[in-house]
Amino acid sequence: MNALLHCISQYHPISLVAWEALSKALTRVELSRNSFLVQEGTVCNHLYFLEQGCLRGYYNLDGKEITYWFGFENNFITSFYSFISRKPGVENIQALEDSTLWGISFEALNQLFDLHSDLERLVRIINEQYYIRLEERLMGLQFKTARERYEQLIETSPHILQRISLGQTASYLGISQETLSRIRSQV
Amino acid sequence: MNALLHCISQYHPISLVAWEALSKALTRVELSRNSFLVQEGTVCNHLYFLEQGCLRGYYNLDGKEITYWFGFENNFITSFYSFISRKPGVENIQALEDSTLWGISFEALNQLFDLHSDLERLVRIINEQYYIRLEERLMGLQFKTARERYEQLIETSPHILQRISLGQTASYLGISQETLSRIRSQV
DNA sequence: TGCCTTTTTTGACAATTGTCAAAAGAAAGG
DNA sequence: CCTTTCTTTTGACAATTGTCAAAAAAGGCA
Repeated sequence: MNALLHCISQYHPISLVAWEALSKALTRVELSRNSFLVQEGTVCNHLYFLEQGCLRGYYNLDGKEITYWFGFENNFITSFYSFISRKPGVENIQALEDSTLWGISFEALNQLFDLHSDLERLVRIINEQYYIRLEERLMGLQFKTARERYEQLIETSPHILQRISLGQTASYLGISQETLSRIRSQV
Repeated sequence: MNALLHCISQYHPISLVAWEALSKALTRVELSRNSFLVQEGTVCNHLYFLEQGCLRGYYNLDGKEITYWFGFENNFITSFYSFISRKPGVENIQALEDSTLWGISFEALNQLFDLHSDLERLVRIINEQYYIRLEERLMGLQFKTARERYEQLIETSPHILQRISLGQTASYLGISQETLSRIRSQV
């Protein structure tokens, strides 16, 4: 759990009591490669911190799996739509490598918010940072060609290229696998 | 300010004292058509609530203006990246109609957070809802054709089609104006 | 009304990208 | 080591979309 504490403190330091209460509410989750953390059609009741490993979020569209994010070490993971709205989501979250996570339930988290306002502040701040990231992602998709998206990925997220298969990277970029393969061979 | 109070209460009701403190911190802003609320290269120091009117956020890419969101009545508006990170942003926010907003400064808002934790909770919840919206937007861009994007816009945001010009709508969808014009004539 | 400006439409063409199918290559497991 | 499975590459072709240029339509204003 040290990784989590360290990660938290980079966003917003919390009091010792808040940390103790939080760590008591956490459950360790081990996930083996290819198994699922969340499946579509269910309500995702937990927020996770990914300590070790790598995950992807995807949904099905016309029979195709569209990967729309990857999670790596020190990322917070959940099916945000489902976790926040308390409704079944369309999203699947799958481990791409054997992974270790820490999870907290929606109820436990909200109880902690009532007791420790610094924890709620922490989460607000993390939310804001994740919002900004998503916005940048959107800007990178909206009006760029396949090649520009790939070059941008090299700059901003080279770790994806190292750890993720070509097909899933292509899906993440919103282009076909064949096109990405061709672009890669031409650079 | 009734519109703001009503809007807030749909996300998370706040105490009367919190509302009184908040309303004291608000400044009314009138913006005439085509004028700017935020310009690129500056730090956006305020969060706004749009009471009346219509705005767009855009950035410049290779000499083109890329519109990436529209704001309408009862939306919260700011240059999120800049407001949150306290750094100059690339974003311009421009009024598309004469508009009325209520603004609060970053400092004032954070002081209120310290005094009224229910206000911070409100903002956390609003952030979460805006995050979900953005995620849906991303999913709609990532792997859809121009026609699918347009049809999706008809379903989810028909008000955009009524109030926004074709060229700006096309930009928002990430397609050229000519293509959107052709799609529209073929449906 | 008439003029000017802005927005939208249309045409022709080129460039980009997707799709389908098959081959080549790499990884996993007995 | 060989077999099986999964991933990546390549080719051919079609469909989609962008770009440039010009015309048409709509809107604003004196």
